[in-house]
Amino acid sequence: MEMKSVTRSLRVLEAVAQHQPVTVGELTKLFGLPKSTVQRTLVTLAEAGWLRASRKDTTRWEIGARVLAVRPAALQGSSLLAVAHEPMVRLRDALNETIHLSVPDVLQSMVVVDRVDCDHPVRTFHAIGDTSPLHATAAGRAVLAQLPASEVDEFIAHGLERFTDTTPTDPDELCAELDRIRTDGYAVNHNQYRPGICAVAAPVLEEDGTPLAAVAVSMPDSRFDPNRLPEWGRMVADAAKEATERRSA
Amino acid sequence: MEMKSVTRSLRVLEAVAQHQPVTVGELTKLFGLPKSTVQRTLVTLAEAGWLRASRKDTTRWEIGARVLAVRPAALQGSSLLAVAHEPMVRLRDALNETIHLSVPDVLQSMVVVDRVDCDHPVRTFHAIGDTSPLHATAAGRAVLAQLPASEVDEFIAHGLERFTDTTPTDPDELCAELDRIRTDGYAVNHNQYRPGICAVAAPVLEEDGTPLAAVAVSMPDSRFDPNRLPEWGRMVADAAKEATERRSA
DNA sequence: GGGCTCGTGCCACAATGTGGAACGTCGTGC
DNA sequence: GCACGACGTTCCACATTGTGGCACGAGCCC
Repeated sequence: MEMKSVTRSLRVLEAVAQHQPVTVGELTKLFGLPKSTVQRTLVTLAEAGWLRASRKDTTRWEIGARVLAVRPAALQGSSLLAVAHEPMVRLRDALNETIHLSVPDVLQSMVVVDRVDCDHPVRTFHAIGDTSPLHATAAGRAVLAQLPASEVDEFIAHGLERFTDTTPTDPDELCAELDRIRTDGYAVNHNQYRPGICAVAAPVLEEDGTPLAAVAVSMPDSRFDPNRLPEWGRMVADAAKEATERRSA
Repeated sequence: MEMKSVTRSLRVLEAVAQHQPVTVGELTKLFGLPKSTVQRTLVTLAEAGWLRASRKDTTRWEIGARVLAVRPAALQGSSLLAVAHEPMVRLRDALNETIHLSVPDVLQSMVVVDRVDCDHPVRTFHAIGDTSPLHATAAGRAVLAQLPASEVDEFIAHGLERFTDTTPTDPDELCAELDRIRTDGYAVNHNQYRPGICAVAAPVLEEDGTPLAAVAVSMPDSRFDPNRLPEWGRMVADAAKEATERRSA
């Protein structure tokens, strides 16, 4: 509730990132704020280098280069994106389903950081930057399963929100599933977050075993075949493992 | 000069990115600001998801995953970073020199977005996020050479700053060099920006021919061999071309 | 050419963020 | 074991800071 202008500026920054390139008017509608306020915010962010006027249309704003100075820190220095992309493309080619790479944020949510699309006319869609809860998705549970029990307990203590009627909201149920993930090497989400969406995921690990990210293949319910699950699980796990290995190379 | 708190918050964000994980005290020393102000800024940034308390030491702050949701337009769409990394690694392996990937920012500077290090005890160092002027570096001129003459003129009109005694500050001289780059396919920087640093670069292009980025190999003066220049130029150009092709695939 | 929309600049007002000072906690050394 | 110092955190009266209504100018469409 503090630093109103700062909070708002950051929201504007995120909005520009999603809609770029964007005009002052579009943002005023989006936020319901006075034009002059939005305008001042944009100019300030631009002066700081985080935003810039678009080259083609100077009344449109887009993200500036300054954010690039901050990105590597968020990715722990290593080029996670670069090393994970290749295995993700191969996985997409093999399965023809959309592949996502997500990183955990403060033990609360997963953030999508990279995506390789499939060419099905009907397919799942998560934008880069989208967040989802740890306990309700395959990627989230793939990460949770690699955390020490104390941190899992801490996360559970915050409560397990229900999203669909199959969301695991019981701590014991969740822990049992995490055990299964550790033995099988992959996590599964069957309509447990967004109805009609299924996913299979595996973790990318740091040298010390800390989960750094998760590779996930997600698809509409209609194309999810439980019989092929072990095979798909193995393939996703292989891709994640390859990313892990390329990272330390 | 406006939005003091916003400007300062962004500076703090950058400082955290550079020094993470960092404490309140370290930042107060760095900025010379009152503890309470820094503290409030950190909490605000954390509430917005841009910062988070370190998991290991909760009094230390680090960059949150949220920043990954904000990507510059240049990196939007197909992942430039991901497709360029592989060719860059091969180039590094072949030449054993540090490879950089940079993108142009608003026709003013190049920003380093990826790096593959070599293992020489003495080597060049540019951090991801670093900027350099377009006319004085190999990467910058590789990009300039692909721009329409009107935009080059516009850039030149802003003035060509001198950095060393070989920096091209004469417009005609620069344009002649751009011609050479177009015919040879690679740009060279021989102590024209930072004394003692040489580089060879080639552009990564968009479908319509707009320069999107540049791949550059940079090395200390002492390891720069003019005789091998055509060979190195061809290799760098090949790597850049491969990135261009993989991008559209 | 008049009316509309959109980006930009201005300025009086008060809501907002400021930073000094006090508090709590941990670790250290006497 | 106690006093001290270093550090992160909280509080609050003050005035500096950002706010947003308004007006201007440019481009566009009827």
